[in-house]
Amino acid sequence: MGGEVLAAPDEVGARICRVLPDVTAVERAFDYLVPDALGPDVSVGAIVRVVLNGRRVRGWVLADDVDSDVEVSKLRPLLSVSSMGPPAQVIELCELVAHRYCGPVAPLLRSASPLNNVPPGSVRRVADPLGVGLAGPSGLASGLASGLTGGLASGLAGGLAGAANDIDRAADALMEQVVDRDFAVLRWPPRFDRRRLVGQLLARSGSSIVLTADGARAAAFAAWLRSHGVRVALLHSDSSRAALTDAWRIAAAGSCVVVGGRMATFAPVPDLQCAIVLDDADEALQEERAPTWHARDVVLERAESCGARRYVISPAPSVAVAARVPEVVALPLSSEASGWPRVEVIDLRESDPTSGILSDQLVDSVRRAVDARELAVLILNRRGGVRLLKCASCNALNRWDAHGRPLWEHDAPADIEVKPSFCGQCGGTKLRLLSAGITKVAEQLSLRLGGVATSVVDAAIAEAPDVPVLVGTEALLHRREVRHRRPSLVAFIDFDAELFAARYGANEQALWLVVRASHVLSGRERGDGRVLLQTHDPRHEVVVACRDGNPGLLTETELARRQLYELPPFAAIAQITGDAPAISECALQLAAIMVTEPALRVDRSDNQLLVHAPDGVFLAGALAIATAAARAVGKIRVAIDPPRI
DNA sequence: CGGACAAGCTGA
DNA sequence: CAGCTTGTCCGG
Repeated sequence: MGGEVLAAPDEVGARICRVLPDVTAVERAFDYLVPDALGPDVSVGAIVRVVLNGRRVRGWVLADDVDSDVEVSKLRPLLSVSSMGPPAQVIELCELVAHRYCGPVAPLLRSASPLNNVPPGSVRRVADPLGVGLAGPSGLASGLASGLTGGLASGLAGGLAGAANDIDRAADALMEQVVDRDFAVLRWPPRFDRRRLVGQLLARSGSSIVLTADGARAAAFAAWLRSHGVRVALLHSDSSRAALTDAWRIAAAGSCVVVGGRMATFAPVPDLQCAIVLDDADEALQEERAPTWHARDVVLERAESCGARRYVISPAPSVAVAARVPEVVALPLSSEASGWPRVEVIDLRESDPTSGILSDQLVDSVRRAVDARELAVLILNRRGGVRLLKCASCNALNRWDAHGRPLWEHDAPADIEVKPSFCGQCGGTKLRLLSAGITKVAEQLSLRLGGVATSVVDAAIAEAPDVPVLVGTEALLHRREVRHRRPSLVAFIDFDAELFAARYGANEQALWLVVRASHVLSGRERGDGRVLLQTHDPRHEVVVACRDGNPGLLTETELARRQLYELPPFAAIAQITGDAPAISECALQLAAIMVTEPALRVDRSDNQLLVHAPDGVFLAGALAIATAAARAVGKIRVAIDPPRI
């Protein structure tokens, strides 16, 4: 502040930068002197070492050439520049996201930074090899074919040049509808190869980010692009540190395609021209820890702010994203339907009440799959209060309720919170958690199939055994072994549990389960694999949408419902949990804000606040004030738009 | 987070 | 009152 005029001669020109230490609970930036020797390496985003309160810590340069409130004589110099970090635009993005989701910046900066140090100046901007690869102004297909030169020529050009079949032609038709738009949402059925569609929408010069929560599919898509000579940075948390660091360097050099999960959002590409979000309804795109940012929203915002094109491609785009466009671009209905798996609906109201949770029809289908030596996968999500603990030594099942009360000790006090730690039968201390539902299903099924090997797979089991029938939660659909074996049948035992789950996104997530199932099914044609839904409500719109391969049915009604009940995306919701004093303080602060801002609504239930606001920006503003005061009193955690409320 | 320092408790 | 634990504050 006026430093140029008042500063003593020796202070003139002292370069000061602002550093956020990578230390949990220090959510403040501090000013440091930039020594001349480090000058060339210091820029916004650089990862530096500094002395903080006597300790040497890592930190990010958040701002350079700042005027400090602190006397220059009290400032300490940077010790060193240890690595390149996120570029300035990404730093800015991280700060915006931290504010919007009301959480610390450091976790975001961490996922935006290379895992191993990348020496400053060691990444050279790439001129434009990918740009050549995917180049060609607007006449895409021809541009792709003719624009390719050098080592890239054979690859993507040959693969993408001419439409070889119906699916290719469908992809091209869809692509042509959106190629001139800077933002479009496309519905593309789950059993149609979408690589061509995605490939054609990638930027023809500069970099693209392709976001997908599914690690296996991300790796496969990356491999496909590489095989066509495209520079690819695979930024997925499944990869090793070294691989992630390499990918980071490739991204930082620009002119590439970044493929990955949440962390791809903050890829250090300096020349973003296109962002494509695949399967945006996948819950894994939202971070569970604070700040609970949603990668789809953040990457779209990033792309928009730098003028890059934005596409969302999914078999069933979320209503959150559908609400943002005038129309969701899709194939003609019959064509779209042919890209969905065969979905058989079993009406449980008509099934024999004595046959329990497994209808005769389902058992028959499983038997047929087993007879044909194909894998059948049965999905039952564990929900509800009672769980089972299976003793590792005697196999006895120990029950306990939602309060952790062992059910074999009926006189135990009701408020006991400790899980039973030993077996009620043999006293063994190794207890494995099982879902009551899954175990029962496996037992019943094995019995009714006349002893066919049926295996329960849960998180405790490292690798699913090679048996004809697997029973487990939806996590089974993500397992490598299961995908590798390509089941011909995926059955949802209790689809009603998904349809009527206590969360506002239940419809969307139930539909998404069927999409996931179709991703693991064998074959490529509609008739090849089958999905079975057992339900008491066969007319439910989600069931109908799945059966008819017409997810568009759901979008309009779901949008109307969300609007009516003021749910996201028509409102922003924050769930605030924490200790009692902090929650009370937060409630007080919010009440004060509500006096002038009646659009804010707060519901309190014991140690939780639910804050409703018309939009995310508004909510963030209110929360910034309220949580600052609350954090002075105690600990709180804020979740923005939590899936369960 | 982790060090510094202050206030509170204990034992001889 | 030394010697220890526990709590609060703060960092450039």
